[in-house]
Amino acid sequence: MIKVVIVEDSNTIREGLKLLIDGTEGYHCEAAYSNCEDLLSSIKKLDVDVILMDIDLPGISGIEGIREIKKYSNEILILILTVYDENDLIFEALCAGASGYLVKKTPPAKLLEAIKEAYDGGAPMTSNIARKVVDYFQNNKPVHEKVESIDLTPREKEVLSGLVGGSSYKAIADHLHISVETVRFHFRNIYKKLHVHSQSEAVVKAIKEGLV
Amino acid sequence: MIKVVIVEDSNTIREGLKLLIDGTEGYHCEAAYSNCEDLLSSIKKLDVDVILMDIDLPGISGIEGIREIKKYSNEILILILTVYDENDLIFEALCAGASGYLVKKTPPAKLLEAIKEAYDGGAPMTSNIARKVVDYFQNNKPVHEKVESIDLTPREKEVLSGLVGGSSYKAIADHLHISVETVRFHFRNIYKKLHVHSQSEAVVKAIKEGLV
DNA sequence: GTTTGTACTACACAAATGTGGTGTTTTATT
DNA sequence: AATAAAACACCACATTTGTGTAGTACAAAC
Repeated sequence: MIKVVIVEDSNTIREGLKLLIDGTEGYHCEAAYSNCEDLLSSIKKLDVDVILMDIDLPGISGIEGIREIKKYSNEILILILTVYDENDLIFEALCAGASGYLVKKTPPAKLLEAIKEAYDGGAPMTSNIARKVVDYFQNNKPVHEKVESIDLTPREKEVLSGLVGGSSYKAIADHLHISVETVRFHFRNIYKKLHVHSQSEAVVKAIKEGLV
Repeated sequence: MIKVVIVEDSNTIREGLKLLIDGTEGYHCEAAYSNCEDLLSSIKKLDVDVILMDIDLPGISGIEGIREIKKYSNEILILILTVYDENDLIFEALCAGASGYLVKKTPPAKLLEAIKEAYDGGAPMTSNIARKVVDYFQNNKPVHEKVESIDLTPREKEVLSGLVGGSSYKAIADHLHISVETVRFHFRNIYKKLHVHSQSEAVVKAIKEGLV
């Protein structure tokens, strides 16, 4: 029997998770809180294996919450549950002591599986997040000064520059005398290379990495 | 009778413009070229009042073209016709000697009006572009070191930061515990204040101006 | 001389975005 | 208490974007 505690400010999601966990053989939800403070003030009374925790919380943030929990006990496992994969938080959370990082849209079955994985010593996370973690360590290799290079083709650099220059796909297409479809095609490939999924992310990355 | 010459690489648009001009009382299209080189090599034979010129041209750019034309004659008026308002080019073009700056989606009637305006000594441009020109001069005032301030409310800065952080509207809404609609509302206002019309532009501006 | 990499185009569909409305609730400031 | 500014929310509609799938053309590399 895996003893779970939930910290999540959305009533709907919190109750949903509780129902899911209590309704599943081998799992039990010991408690559910809408914020970290409540959890921390009663943590000594709890017998818990895994804490499912939201990152965006009113009051003490999930990150800070992790630190406090870990201060109290290193045995308790913490799984971060968040809506989207917000870059910086992933590492902060993992550094603070989280054992896994899941997105909220994770289907129920996968979620239960992840709890079990963590309980069994694993570090469940979505492939998307895993990728970021890998990237992170790759980018922090002490030996190589910089990974230097996201390998964009000349054409890809051109369209990306257009975007950073504030142009729409249509404007870029026009500027380069190619069709909008082709611009879309290039961005599809650029997004894959940069591991992003929106213009904003691409622009930020392009600027930060000096790709333009 | 206003004598017009067109330089535009899109056959469709070039022909369309020619038809419009020749089909209107008081206007005549003396010639139409698909690039600057052709225009320049035959400019001495032309009797022209106004040149409608695209900026994005194969070979010699529209900007360079303007300089060459002006070298030959200061009498000839040049109106830039471009698809979208590409920031930097506006100033280059105006500095090079353009008398006006129009977007291609300008309706026919307005376009003819603009040609007349230029002919009569005006500097027709869309309000959008006029705004940028004004901004430009404001930002280059020698006295004030920096205009310092696009006046965003605290909340607006928060949502903008989210965007620069790579979040989608939904993620931002979730993070701030507000609805997506509200995020959209804020961006509407932010866009107005920054004079932009897309995420990319907003991100670039936010970073460049240090708004985040 | 076939494979590979780059550039290009097209069709389709869901989702997100940009923009115009309207209207309510807070929070300051006078 | 009254007004203004900021924040919030919802509707609606046209575009744009993000992504999958599928195929053509050409030049360099094997």
